[in-house]
Amino acid sequence: MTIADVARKAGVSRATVSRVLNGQDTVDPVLAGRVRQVSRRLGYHPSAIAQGLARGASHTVGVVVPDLANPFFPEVVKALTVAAGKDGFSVVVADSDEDPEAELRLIQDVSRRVDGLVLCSPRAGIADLRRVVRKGLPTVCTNRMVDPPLTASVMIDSGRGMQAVIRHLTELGHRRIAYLAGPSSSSSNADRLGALERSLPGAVVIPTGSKSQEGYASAAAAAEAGATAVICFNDLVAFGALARLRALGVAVPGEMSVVGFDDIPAADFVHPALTTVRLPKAELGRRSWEVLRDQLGDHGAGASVRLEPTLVVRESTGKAIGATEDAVAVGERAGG
Amino acid sequence: MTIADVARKAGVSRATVSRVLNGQDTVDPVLAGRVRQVSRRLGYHPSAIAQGLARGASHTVGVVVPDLANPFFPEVVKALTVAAGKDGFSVVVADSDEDPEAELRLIQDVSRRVDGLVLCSPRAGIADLRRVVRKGLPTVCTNRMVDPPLTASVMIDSGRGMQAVIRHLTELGHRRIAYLAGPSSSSSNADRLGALERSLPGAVVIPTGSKSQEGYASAAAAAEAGATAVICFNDLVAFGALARLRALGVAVPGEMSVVGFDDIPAADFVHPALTTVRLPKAELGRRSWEVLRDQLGDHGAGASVRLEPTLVVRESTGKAIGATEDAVAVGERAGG
DNA sequence: CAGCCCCGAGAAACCGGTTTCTGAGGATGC
DNA sequence: GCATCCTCAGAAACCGGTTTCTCGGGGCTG
Repeated sequence: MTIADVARKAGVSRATVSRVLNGQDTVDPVLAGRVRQVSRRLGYHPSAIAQGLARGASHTVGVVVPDLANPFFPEVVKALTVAAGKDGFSVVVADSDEDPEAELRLIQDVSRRVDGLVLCSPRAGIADLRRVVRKGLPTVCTNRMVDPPLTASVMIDSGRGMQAVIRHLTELGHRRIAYLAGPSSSSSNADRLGALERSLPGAVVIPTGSKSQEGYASAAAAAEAGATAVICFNDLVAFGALARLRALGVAVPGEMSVVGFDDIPAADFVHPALTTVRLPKAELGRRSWEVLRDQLGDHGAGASVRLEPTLVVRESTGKAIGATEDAVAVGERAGG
Repeated sequence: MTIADVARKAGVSRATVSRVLNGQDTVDPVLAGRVRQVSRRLGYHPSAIAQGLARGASHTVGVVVPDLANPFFPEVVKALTVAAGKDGFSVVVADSDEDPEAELRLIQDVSRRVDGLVLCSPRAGIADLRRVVRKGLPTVCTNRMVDPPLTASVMIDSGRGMQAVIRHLTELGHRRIAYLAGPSSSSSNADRLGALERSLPGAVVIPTGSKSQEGYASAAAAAEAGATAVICFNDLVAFGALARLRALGVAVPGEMSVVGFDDIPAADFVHPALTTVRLPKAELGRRSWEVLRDQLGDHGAGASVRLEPTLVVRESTGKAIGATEDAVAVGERAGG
């Protein structure tokens, strides 16, 4: 079922069929009607592949994520596909499973078949990324700075989020705070770690990861270190920590406060409901598309967008155990 | 940067470049070496679009899901992309946002650019699907029966899952059970409803939906109806129900048992940990790919695969309030 | 040494569209 | 009435690859 079949049955040339179906008005209405009728009767749909080749644009963009099973990313991807879909673009999704090597391979592979690329929180090193990102292929990178104009970027200011968390915990009188750190390949993790070490040089850093299981494994170490509050790389890790603390008989927030990052939907339903830093996931996806689309059009360098997170206080944080009213009051003054 | 550039610089024909890069051994090693070197130096990567057109296969498959924000689907999609990726296929993802109309449009659109299609729990009516699914395009449909050979299918036997839940609750002495029903467009919901009505004609059915918010809204009605156990369409709905019950001061599982479907990762971390029916999500994705790939090869009709769910008992279910030991004993005998 | 076969590489056709180029025919102007 | 312009549709080139076809040359056989 090709354009040639339609042309033959309608008794016109392929060029005419193409013109009619692309809405050009330079065709005799009689012929146009015949073409439309024949093409409908035959159930003809032009091949996007062939159109892509002829037009030099596939109307497809790629997005590479570290882990679709982490609820953060599907929300970003969803917003992105919906926004792109409205502009007539399809999205191919690739999951690197947190593996930097695989990520590089996927980027190269996907690059061959798309008009543009979104790298979501890439795990590969900057040097590798620079080597692999095709010069001339519009690209936006989220949550990791690669020098413009190689890629545009849409960032969430993780450091600010961490500062808000620290202020919140300090106001509650916490003095000994642990951080269950994310993957070392994560740039967001580096940002959070940087902000933590600047604001709170004495914090206990425990290498953990990005999954609940890893949070479960690390939570005990946080308790043993004498921390009264534990900040988790993300909500998934926080869930694991909550489960472990419950298993250990440590009351949250009575004996230990717990904070996450992301604000995935389930954060509001665990018990105690999780205090967390809400990252604007849908906006991240939407803005990424907008920035990419702008590059697609004018082939300019693309903007750098910065999004703000917000602290959502729920039930998993409370006054530090043993904190005096004085200390809390001081904390509150300092925070205000 | 096209194959012609490489050919010119290497002093050979385009055909030879193509042969070398596709690993044909009929080329003089000297020429082959030169071609490889030039193509590497120029950073040449063949256009997948052009290859797709020439070979008549894009090595891309589409997957349409109702809602990527529901953790069930990303897990399926992830397993599918990984499995497909191993066979050199890319996956384009489309999210219909639970809207049957949008779903139909997406199917048509995606169909134009892929070699095969996976419809995940489609929400559109059978008649519409039949109209829109391109005859001859390899297609597999999950969790909804469309007559073969129009599409192959990979199903999870939701009815069996529901039976297991009912047996479990009955053994615990529950006699008055409510079901927070999912979207009426969901075939899984219909299966569960059917099994429920066959096994337990007196059950209270409360139209709800697929999201936590909707579970939150409906849970009160379940309590008011005097149910001692509530079965939720999925875990998200169950989370909402748990939150509402807590807000109402109804103890779970003391006064009310709650069961979900899916076993999303967070189900193990809410409190009380959710008893739920585990659906093999990753296997669903993997098997979907395998069935699709088989069709891609031999253009046969494609198999029908049926997967089994398993009941995972955690903390959100317990003995019915007011259940006598006798009743429980009877239930246990009946269930055994 | 003639005839045959096989090997390997370039020429050309092809995939299914879009777009430029070309030319026939009608309308207009003088 | 003839030259000119304009409109519209078909022919052909093109997108960037792959694959078939073709043909020259070397090695083998008789």
